[in-house]
Amino acid sequence: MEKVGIKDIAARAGVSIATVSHAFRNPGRVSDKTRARVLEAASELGYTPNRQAVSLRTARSGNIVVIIPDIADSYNSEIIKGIEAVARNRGYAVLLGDTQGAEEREREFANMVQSQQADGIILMSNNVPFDIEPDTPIEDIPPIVNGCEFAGHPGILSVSIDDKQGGKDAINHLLELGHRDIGVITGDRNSTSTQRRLEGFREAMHEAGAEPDENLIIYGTYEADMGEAAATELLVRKKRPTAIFCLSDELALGCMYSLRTAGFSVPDDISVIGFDDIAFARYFSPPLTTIAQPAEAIGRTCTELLLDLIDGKRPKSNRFILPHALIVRSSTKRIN
Amino acid sequence: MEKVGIKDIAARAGVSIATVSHAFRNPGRVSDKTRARVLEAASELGYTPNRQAVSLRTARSGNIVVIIPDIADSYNSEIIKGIEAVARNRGYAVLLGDTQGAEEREREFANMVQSQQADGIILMSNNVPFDIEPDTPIEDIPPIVNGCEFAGHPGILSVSIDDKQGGKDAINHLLELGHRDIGVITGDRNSTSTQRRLEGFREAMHEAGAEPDENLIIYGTYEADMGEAAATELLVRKKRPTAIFCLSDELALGCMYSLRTAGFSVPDDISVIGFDDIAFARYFSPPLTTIAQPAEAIGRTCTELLLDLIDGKRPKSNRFILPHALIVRSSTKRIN
DNA sequence: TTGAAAGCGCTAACAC
DNA sequence: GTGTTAGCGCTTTCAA
Repeated sequence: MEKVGIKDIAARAGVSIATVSHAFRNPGRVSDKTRARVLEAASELGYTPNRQAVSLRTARSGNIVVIIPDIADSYNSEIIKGIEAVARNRGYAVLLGDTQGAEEREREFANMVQSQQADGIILMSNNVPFDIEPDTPIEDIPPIVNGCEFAGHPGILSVSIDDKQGGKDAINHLLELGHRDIGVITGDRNSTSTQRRLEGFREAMHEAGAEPDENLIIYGTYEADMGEAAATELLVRKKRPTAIFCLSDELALGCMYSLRTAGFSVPDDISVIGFDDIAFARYFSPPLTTIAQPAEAIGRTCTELLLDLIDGKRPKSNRFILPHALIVRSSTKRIN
Repeated sequence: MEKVGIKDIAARAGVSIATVSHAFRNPGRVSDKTRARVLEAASELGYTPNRQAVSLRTARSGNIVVIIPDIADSYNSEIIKGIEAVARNRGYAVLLGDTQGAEEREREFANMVQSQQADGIILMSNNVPFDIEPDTPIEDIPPIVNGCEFAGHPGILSVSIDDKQGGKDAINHLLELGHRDIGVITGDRNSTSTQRRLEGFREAMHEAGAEPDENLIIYGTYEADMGEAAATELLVRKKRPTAIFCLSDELALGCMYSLRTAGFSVPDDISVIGFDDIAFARYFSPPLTTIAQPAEAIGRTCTELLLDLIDGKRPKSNRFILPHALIVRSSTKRIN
């Protein structure tokens, strides 16, 4: 396994290094015969181009970095799958940027594009990890696309579902089942997805002439243990909810666990509706009614957009909304 | 955001580029005054070293690639978290290699070290993604460590739990509860972890004077939908198992879903025990009895080992066994 | 303590 | 169609 370089194969094939390079990158500029000879020499010698050298020369790393709060989150990991698939497909590798919510790490990862370690960023979080003003011209922003959240700068592409409408759909489902006292367990209150879904909740309630009870909203994070804790809190409220809207399926999982532990039956005593439709949702007990997000498609779209951006192609629109859907399973029930 | 390089800051600080470089990498070789001046110039200009250039020059990419069958698998994603944490901590970035089980992609990703895109590999799969003979000397193998599985070459470091003992512990628990007719749902039959756990199953049965019923073993994959299908298969066997050993928690989730759907109660009618102890296991209904693997620690250990290997430090031993534990929750019960 | 200079392995004008 | 050559931005002898 000695390192064989372009010049070794040039020597072997009896051509110049420029010809070798062309044989690989500009097949047209080289005669078929020479090309064949070069390719043969390359395979005989077991040649693999040195990416660092190529990158340095072309000023393209061939990497993108995905900045994500927690890769172990079921919903996130499905998105990453989508990202990985199209990245590989288009010849890019993906660098993992698990931040565990730390802003400092977000910046660290974002810095990879400045250091040429990555050509662009997929950001699954709601704040811009570098310093820009709202009026910073787009050309001064590195290629970046925002998934599921909105980092605030209008020039940054984003792809997500219509979270507000998703929230409305969830609440309308509950409303139709006769529920009026609805509890909500949210994600991070700074998260734009949480804010939008909450807007949807309030709007749907108002439209139905029901007053949203702010006292029944528990602010937290999207994780299961938060759902567990929040459900307990909800249970001690004077006005006990007959249904709980969990802003993520993980939250719903923890929530249902708490409810069960406290002796309540879902959905007989309390209905629970989730958000995301992670792969496990259908296996929950009871199978979870939820708002499905097209996680993998979101990942794919983010990546297509980002790679286009890197290639200098800006889409006409900055906002991409993918369809969501209400999936009715067995965790919600008409009130008796 | 013009690209500012070493020479810009050299000019600004009134020194040579060599001095600038030294100021960063060999602080000792430069006077404090010059160093301060260089650092100041660098920060004024917003300098970030170009990683491609550094890598090319030093022949170190600062990346490792983790080759994993499916990043969306709960167990895997916890491992990755561990990997990510120590990699970042030691100044490395992690490249994601989700293979979806395709051997071709495994090789593609493994090739990243040959192209200098990565300095080493963490392999969470049971076959070596490049051509080596069993007697290929260690020096000819790129830095690689095997997590949870064994790729076969004796020179490759591996870290895992004692899967066989884990299997025995699970079965002994069931045996103690009085179960004799035990079904098993496995992962991929080529997976070494599955093979070992199965060995443990057989050995524990024999030791207890119970005959393992090969007819009650369903070979599959570690995923939830496999558990769903396999449980149904088990239910139609003439001799119906009173307990099912699922070789992963995802399998157990799908399995319990099937059982429930078919009208069985877990654990009253049938006991179920899993393997992994993923974060969700305690929220299952019923909470899952399982064999806990220290996923994050496995990830961390793999990475420490790999980075040491890259630094030229080979450990004395090639096999690292981390502790597992039986976690008894509510999905298993004494037979009546 | 500092600087000059030679590359790392490759690409891409440009000339032949 | 093929070869010469000048770097990409940095590190690192080696000399001053």
